Amino acid sequence: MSVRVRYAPSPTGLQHIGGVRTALFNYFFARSSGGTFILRIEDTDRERYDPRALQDIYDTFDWLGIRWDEGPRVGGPYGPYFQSERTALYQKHAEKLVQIERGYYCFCTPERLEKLREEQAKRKEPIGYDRHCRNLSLEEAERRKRAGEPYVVRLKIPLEGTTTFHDRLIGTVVHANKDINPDPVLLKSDGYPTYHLANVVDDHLMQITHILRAQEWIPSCPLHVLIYQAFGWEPPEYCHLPMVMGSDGHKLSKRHGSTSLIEFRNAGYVPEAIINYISLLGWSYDDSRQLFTKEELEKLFTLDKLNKAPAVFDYKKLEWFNGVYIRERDKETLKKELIPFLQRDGILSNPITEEEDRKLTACIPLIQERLKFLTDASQWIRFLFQDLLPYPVEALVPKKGSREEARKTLETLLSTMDQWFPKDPHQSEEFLRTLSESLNIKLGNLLMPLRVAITGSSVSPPLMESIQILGREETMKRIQRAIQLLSE
RNA sequence: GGUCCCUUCGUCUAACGGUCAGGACAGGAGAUUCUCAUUCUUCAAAUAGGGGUUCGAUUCCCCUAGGGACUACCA
Repeated sequence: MSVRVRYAPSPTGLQHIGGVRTALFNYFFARSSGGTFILRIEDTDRERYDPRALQDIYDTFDWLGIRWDEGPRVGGPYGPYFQSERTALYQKHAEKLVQIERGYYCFCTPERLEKLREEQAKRKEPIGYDRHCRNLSLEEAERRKRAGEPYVVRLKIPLEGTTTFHDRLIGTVVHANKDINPDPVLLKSDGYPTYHLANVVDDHLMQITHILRAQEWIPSCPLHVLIYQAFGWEPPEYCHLPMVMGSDGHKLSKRHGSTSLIEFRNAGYVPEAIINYISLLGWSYDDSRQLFTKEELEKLFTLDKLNKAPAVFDYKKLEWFNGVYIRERDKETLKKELIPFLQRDGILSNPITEEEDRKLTACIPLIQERLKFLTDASQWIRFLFQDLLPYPVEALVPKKGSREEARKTLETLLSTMDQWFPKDPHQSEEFLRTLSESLNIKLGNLLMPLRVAITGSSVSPPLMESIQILGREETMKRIQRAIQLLSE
């Protein structure tokens, strides 16, 4: 039987990096085993439903270049792929459970349940439903139902015995039935199913063969198995993925840094880096390989190499991957990716002018290997597109040097400009090297005042190349301004 | 509290029961370099603790400790 796996997000918030990893593992597993990857939208929580979250799911996977074989936008033989469009199906199955006495109607009000919880908390008892309606006769239940009393359908968890499931990673897990959440709700009073029911019904109907999901689902797994058993269905193979944690060992959350995919995207990460890094969180290929493209992972991914310990998310390593993939970019692609960020920072106009485009093209080779994030570009090249921000005069003065010396250096540079300016960067550099020798100062100390005068910073892209892009006139103006500053 | 899961350098991880416990990121030192970055060389850094099983445990078993998840008419 060929592999069928699904990613089943709930459109209640932005796609979390942990969820994205679950999706990726499902996707790679499907691809590497010649199977089918399905996207199913679990929108049964109408209170928390957010249409923007649905759009975010699409945007996230479009950006990552992940396509699903069945699901929204592409359809498929097991649709609809929105659970909100399948409610009749769940209701039918819930009824069935009641009929075969594996489920029951419950008329307990939220108020009663709330009070129950309070009392249990006061008495320090385990919190849980007291199975108040479990033994209601079917006749009475039907009568109250017909009378219009709101109800839910609950699962009858066996009072004794154990429930066992097998996990590809963890092994065999046994739970005592008495420890399972007492009679969880399957069908809510609004007619929508809870996760447990919808998930099981859909996974069965959609013929899902493997469930790869986060380990936080382990505790509710026996409950799911019980539902399969109640229907007389065979559960799929489970594989609970290790969780993604923050540096403090807790579930990765906002206080650790970016967590939603869109944040990473806005912060200048490239999709290749995210995919590569995330894939190595709880999975490895061999003893040394770090770099993988999406296409390679589609071939190489295997469940056997999964790790079961939770993984701490390391932003530093992700940053390294990001730099690696930015450096690997071809210039034209990188330029296109940079433009929106530069526009956002007000460095380029929108749309970009021809002049700006020409300049930017010249900039790319100068900054490419210096970028850790796409957002870094602005700080590197702002001085080529805009007037200098004010900088402290002291920055013009090399360590252990005086203002006077710095001023003289700049004046010399200005007066010899004809000899070094229009030449190609290497010739310019050669000239300046000779000049520095004749002035008996280090090349660095000759260039430092120039660098600050031109770029407004002691850290910049290569100077000679930058000056060429800046142009003769502006270069002169900036040197003159620096001399003036030093004279004041 | 209860149930379940997890445990190799700071972090991600590798190691048919036999390796000087390997790689990567981060960190230190150096080289290259007009600054920064890149690149290169190099150093430091781990099997949670205790018992077994075995000729031999990172690896198998048990206990302890620590960490985490779950305990909703949310997923």
